[in-house]
Amino acid sequence: MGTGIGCEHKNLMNIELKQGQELANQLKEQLCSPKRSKETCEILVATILSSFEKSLSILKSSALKLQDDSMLNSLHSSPGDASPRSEMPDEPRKNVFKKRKAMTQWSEQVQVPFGPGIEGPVGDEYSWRKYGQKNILGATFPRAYYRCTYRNSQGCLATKQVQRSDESLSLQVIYKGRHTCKKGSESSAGSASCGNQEKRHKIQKQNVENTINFGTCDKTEELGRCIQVERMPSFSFPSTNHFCPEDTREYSFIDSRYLPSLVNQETSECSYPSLSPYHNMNNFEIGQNLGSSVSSLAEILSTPNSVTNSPVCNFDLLIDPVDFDPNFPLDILEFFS
DNA sequence: CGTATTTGACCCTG
DNA sequence: CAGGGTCAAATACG
Repeated sequence: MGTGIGCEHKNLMNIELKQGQELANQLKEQLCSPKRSKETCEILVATILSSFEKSLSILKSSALKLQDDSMLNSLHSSPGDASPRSEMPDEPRKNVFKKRKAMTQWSEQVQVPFGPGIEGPVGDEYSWRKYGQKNILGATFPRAYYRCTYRNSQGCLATKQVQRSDESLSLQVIYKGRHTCKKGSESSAGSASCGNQEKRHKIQKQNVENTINFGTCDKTEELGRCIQVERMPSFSFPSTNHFCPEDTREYSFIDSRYLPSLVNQETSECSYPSLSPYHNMNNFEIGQNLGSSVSSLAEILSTPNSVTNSPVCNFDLLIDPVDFDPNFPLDILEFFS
């Protein structure tokens, strides 16, 4: 199973690093150019940082994959039985927690667009309902808990956690469990609450507002950080199913970031730009538009919402939703060879 | 009025 | 016992 992983990560690393290198060269040219623009430089810097950040994430996830490969195998061979206790159907809550433990088995790291006006991961066509929020130790921002809107009507057990990163203005989304609900246009069967598009749009809209409030600037102290920023074009990996055969997958969507906005906001409240042209695109479409080559600077600058990052790629990363460890073992650098 | 969100309490895990 | 995940009553919203 793991033989192709290294290759995929290696390719990803190469792409990211080459992109970073090329962008750095472009930045250098900009700096030497008499008609350089500060905005261009800022965008380049942000994009370069993005490449490095993704590279580091790939590195880490690769290492974790290697570390936990044996554990994964054991999980695959003996599904269930995650919680030896609470087998008795005493109380409903016990079953809930049994599921909780069983679900934290898989993760996938994906770049997601996040920012003003974006409802968490773009292309997340599912409807989510917030069921909790917790302050996490050591985290500036609370973590929000969502479950599938159709949990009751269709028994879909998919959940996700959304948390903003303290430093990089990034958004981390962890998906747990796989959707078993019928979504989108095919949702007519058996769903009591998702019959028409209009209603689902309402739900999505509310999810948008909720995510924004949670993630950015519902508190005044955050206003200064969230205004005058603009969503960084990003990409995401399609959440294909072929590498996660179980229902207990956990996806970790890590990192998207903002760029300094080119638009000044006069007001003290978050005034978000309109949804991007690819608001209606799913992740895969975004990725497909990328191609495998590095985006040119001209394209980046001419299309603020264009995707500037890596080509789409499926990789079954096993990564915990934790910050990158600076002491991460670098023997994995053999990937670069 | 139905549905979604908020939020404090509860429960499980390490 | 602390921290994290979930529940469920209260509240908000359309």
